[in-house]
Amino acid sequence: MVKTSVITIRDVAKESGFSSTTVSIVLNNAPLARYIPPATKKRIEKAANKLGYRPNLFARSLRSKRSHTVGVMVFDMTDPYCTLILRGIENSLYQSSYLPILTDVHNERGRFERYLEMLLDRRVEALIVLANWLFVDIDVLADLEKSSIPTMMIGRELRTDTVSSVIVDNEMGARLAVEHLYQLGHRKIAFIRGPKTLADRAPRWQGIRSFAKSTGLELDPRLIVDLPESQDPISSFEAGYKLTEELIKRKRPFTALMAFDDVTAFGAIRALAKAGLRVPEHCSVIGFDDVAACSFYTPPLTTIRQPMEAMGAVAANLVIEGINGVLEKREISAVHRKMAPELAVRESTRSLP
Amino acid sequence: MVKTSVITIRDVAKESGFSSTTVSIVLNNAPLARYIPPATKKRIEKAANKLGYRPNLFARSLRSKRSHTVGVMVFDMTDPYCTLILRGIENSLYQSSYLPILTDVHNERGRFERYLEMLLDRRVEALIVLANWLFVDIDVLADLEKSSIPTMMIGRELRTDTVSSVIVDNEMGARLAVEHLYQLGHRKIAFIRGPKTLADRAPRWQGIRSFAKSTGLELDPRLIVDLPESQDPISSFEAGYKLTEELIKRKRPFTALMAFDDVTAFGAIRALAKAGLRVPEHCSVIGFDDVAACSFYTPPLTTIRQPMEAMGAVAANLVIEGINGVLEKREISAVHRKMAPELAVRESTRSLP
DNA sequence: ATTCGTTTTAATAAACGCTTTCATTCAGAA
DNA sequence: TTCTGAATGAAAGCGTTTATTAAAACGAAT
Repeated sequence: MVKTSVITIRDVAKESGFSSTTVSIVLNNAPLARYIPPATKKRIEKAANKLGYRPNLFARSLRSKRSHTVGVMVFDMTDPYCTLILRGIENSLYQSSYLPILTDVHNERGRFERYLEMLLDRRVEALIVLANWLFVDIDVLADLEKSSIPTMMIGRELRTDTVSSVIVDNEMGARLAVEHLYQLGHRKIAFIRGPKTLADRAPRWQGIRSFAKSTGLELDPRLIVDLPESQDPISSFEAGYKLTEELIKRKRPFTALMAFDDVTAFGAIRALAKAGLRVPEHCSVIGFDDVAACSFYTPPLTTIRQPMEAMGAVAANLVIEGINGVLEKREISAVHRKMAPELAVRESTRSLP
Repeated sequence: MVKTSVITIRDVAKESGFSSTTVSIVLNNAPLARYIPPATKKRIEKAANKLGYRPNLFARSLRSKRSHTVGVMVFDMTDPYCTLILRGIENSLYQSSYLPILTDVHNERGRFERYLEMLLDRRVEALIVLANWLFVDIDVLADLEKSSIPTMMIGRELRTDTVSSVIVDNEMGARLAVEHLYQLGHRKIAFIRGPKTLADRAPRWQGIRSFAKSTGLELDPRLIVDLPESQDPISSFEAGYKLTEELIKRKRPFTALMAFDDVTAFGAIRALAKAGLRVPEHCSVIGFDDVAACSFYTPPLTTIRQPMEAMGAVAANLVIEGINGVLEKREISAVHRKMAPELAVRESTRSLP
């Protein structure tokens, strides 16, 4: 009479002739396992294999208070900026046998709160928040700080010692971009800056200004425009298009344009094309981020590459380290990592004749 | 003396003056709750709120054998085709308070198996597999069939009665595409078909052939090329580029080109541009899928839109229905849904002069 | 040979926090 | 007096992990 139901540790105990205590110790390779003679281990393992034993994770978690799960919150999944970061996170978690629970906040505060609650209820052992295109909302941070598990924010610079962060070095990135244009001989450069509410805007502009100051490059206010606030990142395409049209209308000639991000740059290119201006023949364009579409755009977009996959990986690894720290009762403080971007030269920029 | 540790159901019981049985019944609104007078309910709820009681889901799951979790497996997360589908899935799950565990198989068999095991160990209540760009691997299906939970495959036509499926009507989509080109007056149309190993290829080609037959459109074999097999979807850009170069080299004139998917179309446009051919002035190009980049491409790409978000939503809803079916011990058989694509006309196609 | 401390080896039993079966009480109806 | 239904509680698990305990085994010391 074969017991048809699911195999428990007791079945393995019975089959192997040991108690469930011993089985547990052996199968988990717990500290006490060093007292268990190899012969016993063999027998237990064989029994477990024979029966196809799979521990019930609910029971395990209930007892051990661990979920082996990490909560991942994305503010807008449709942002092309997300995918590679998610891949980086996923890959690192996989190495350590953690599983991600993915939530998409849709940029809605209510959703954020509900999801945060759900994740904490499930005892995720850490939290990774992908704060792309996040309209400033200081409460979010406050909510996160309450949660007493290792928490990581990607894409938002923080000063707290409770929540860690990984960001790209925006200032450096922006400097690389202008520098590239400058070295190609461009002096009349138009800028589409980010929306005022977006945290990335300030450091990027700072990078541009400091470069301009150090080289004497003139920043003509009539060639500077700002993206409007908006909920979703895709809309920056439209905005880039409109703003570029406006720049053209102003009749202040420019030979290069630096956009706040790639999608904005795509909008700009469209507007330029509409106005009969070819890229890069009549105007060079540079973006920021290096989303996947850049390399297959026509022309391929020169841009500043954020090391997105690496950022995701670093975030996940730091958070795992945090988990281990908590387990070993080490006092862990937040880490703030700023990662270097790099210039990806493609065909949307060229030197002045 | 405040008990500082975590609040359990017993604490609520004590606080409210009832037993944990009653508390459980009330808080879960179990069937027996109809015998509990409103006054009692009030008191229990008040106590729970006061203490900030959050049920321990491990314990709950252990007892009730439910995880309120759905496993989502993506074969390649970096495929731009994924994002909207994921959003659709996420949104439907959210409505029903399920949480997705996302795994990215990286198109590797080993990873697939490992992840499947991990998900089943966690007792996900259903499985959604996003089989985008999946090189044919019949075993995958076999593995899935073993898993006795509602399982859904998106993007792969199936005939089994154990695994459900949601796909776009590829034949119809392809027909819409040629029809569009045909109506614009194109007769010399080049085709880049999908790789032989990809399931979508056959029905799409079938759609083209049946349209051709019904209208007398000639399909010139010298204008037909095939994408090579490849592991990752992004590489079809390169392939589209190369194949289009080759088509041009053959000197068989064509006025329109239909690509297997959008990314291939982007490659084709690049090749045409390189050869001095403007799109759509010299050659119309149409894609398939309608990934996000289409609308901000220059020119915006005319394509066949897969209702991706809807497909994700349908998949999730069907799977939830499956879960409910299992709970109610109804006999549930697999569902196969074929969804209608639609033509998205943009600027990469135009009528012959 | 006996005692005594250690070290191995293993089992008993107590949680973990919940759901749920079963039992019980108390009114009022039959 | 028995029965029915409303209202609640006691206690049994769910399948693990983990003290705690216990029995051997082994030397060394008495």
